[in-house]
Amino acid sequence: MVLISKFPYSITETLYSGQAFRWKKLENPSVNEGIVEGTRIRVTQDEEKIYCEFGNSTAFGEDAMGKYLRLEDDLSLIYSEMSIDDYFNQAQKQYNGLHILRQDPWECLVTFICSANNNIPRIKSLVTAMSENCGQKIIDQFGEFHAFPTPGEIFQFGEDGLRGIGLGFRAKYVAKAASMLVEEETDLKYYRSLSYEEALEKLIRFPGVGDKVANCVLLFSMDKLQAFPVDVWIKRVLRENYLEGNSENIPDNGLRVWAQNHFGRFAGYANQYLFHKKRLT
DNA sequence: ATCGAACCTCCAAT
DNA sequence: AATTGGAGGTTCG
Repeated sequence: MVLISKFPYSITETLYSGQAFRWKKLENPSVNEGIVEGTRIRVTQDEEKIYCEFGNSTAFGEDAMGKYLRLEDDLSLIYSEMSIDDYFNQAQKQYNGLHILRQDPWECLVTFICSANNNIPRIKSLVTAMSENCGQKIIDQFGEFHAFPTPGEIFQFGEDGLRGIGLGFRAKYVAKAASMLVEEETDLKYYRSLSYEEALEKLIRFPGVGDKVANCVLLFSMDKLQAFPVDVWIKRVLRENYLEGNSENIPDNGLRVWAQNHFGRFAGYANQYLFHKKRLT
């Protein structure tokens, strides 16, 4: 299946920019394989087109893929609202075509709870372990794989199960989040229809979710492009390039609000570029 | 309200 | 070879 982006799009920068954790390069490194919404997908890209091959035919098809990739985001417009400084301009040129993804909110929540005090390879291995231990096993034309587990499946697997596969102190948080959703019979996708502030407030209620993780979930899965996760890397960028001397004593959510005012309604896009640049330097 | 320490686990660097 | 420090944060005191 072929997708055409009207705007610059870089599949590689997007899939490996630290927002999604179930993508990998195959032996032929131009092929990227990932699992999205229980479907295995292989993606390649040339100058003008994005090629997708699905492991099996499900509800997840062309339309869903376009949404996942956020093909509709007009990067030229987004850049133009922010490219008022040298540092962002540099990042933008370096990673031209990097998009925010629209992921599943539940998977996104769990993976970013797992990101606390962790590094990317370990987050990936935890996501894989959770899937293989309690996610649904699926067979497709390429073989077998495991979908990311539902809240019910995680709930059933339990805190001890999660601890057993290496979640550590995060096991309690993930288990509790799952039980809350099962208990309340809520689908996190519903948060997409809320305002940024409302959804933020609701997300913070989950254990293991503070301002940073909540903003990641809002940005990468809930269509809130003004969300601005403040982590150690972004703090460094802001201090080194955007803020005056004594910014040390500004709390994280203070920095977040400052950045949202500074970068505007697409602040989350600025965040992703600045983060990516800082992380790879 | 604000601030530092503690938290599971895995590894890379002593 | 054993030990320490740190990793995209949050919670608890």
